[in-house]
Amino acid sequence: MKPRALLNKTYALLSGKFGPGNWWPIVKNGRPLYLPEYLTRERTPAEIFEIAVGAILTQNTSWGNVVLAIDNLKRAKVMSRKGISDTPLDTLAEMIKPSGYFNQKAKKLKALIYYIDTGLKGSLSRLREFPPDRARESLLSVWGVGKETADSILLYGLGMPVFVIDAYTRRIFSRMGAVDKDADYDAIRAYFEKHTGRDINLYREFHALVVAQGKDVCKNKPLCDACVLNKICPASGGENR
DNA sequence: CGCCAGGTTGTTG
DNA sequence: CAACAACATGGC
Repeated sequence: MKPRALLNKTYALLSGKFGPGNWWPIVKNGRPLYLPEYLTRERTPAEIFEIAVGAILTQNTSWGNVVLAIDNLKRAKVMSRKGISDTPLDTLAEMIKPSGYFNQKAKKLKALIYYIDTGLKGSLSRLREFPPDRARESLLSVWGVGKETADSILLYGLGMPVFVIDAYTRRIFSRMGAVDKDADYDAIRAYFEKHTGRDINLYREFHALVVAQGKDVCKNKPLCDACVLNKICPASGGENR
């Protein structure tokens, strides 16, 4: 199957099964909120900040654990540039403990704050003053911010057209025969950006669908019988079945 | 109990 | 430059 047809079909099938994801969630009263308005309005500076914090905390970590950590920060009034800045490293680490790797991630959050203060004059919104590729390279200069984290901030926070790739994307689309199983991050990203329309909300929804599919169906041990892609996926017994 | 989460960095051959 | 180790909690 040609790339454009494969991606279009895959999106349609996953969308039909899972529906809208309305990413990136904001945590309120200990629960993540997924609102349709996130796809139709610009994110506030406070939301962009929370997305950046969440993107760091969720590195190799389940979202449920991240919600616990974010809730701790919010209840302590620490979910802000100043809040994290004013909180001692050890205290911060204690607050984000549920998200795992807490010592390392506390340092990453501090590095993010240092970057916002010294490089962005106090707000991630300043990244809007750069073209996407420049904003990306700026974020990547921060210790603890890698490609997926940077791209999540750009796509979901700032509304820039970068496709987010993660471990699920690689697993699903290598099983589909679309990408090489050890293709590098930017090669997979280029594949998606080249063969889909340059549409922010498509990028957002597509990535959310990939995560849902990866979690529920296309697991380490795939549940091909329950998979809506099984007719077009070689791994389920071949294309056409 | 074992496995695995919406990765990134540092070290080693 | 690729492979591998370190980082760590919580849910199923």
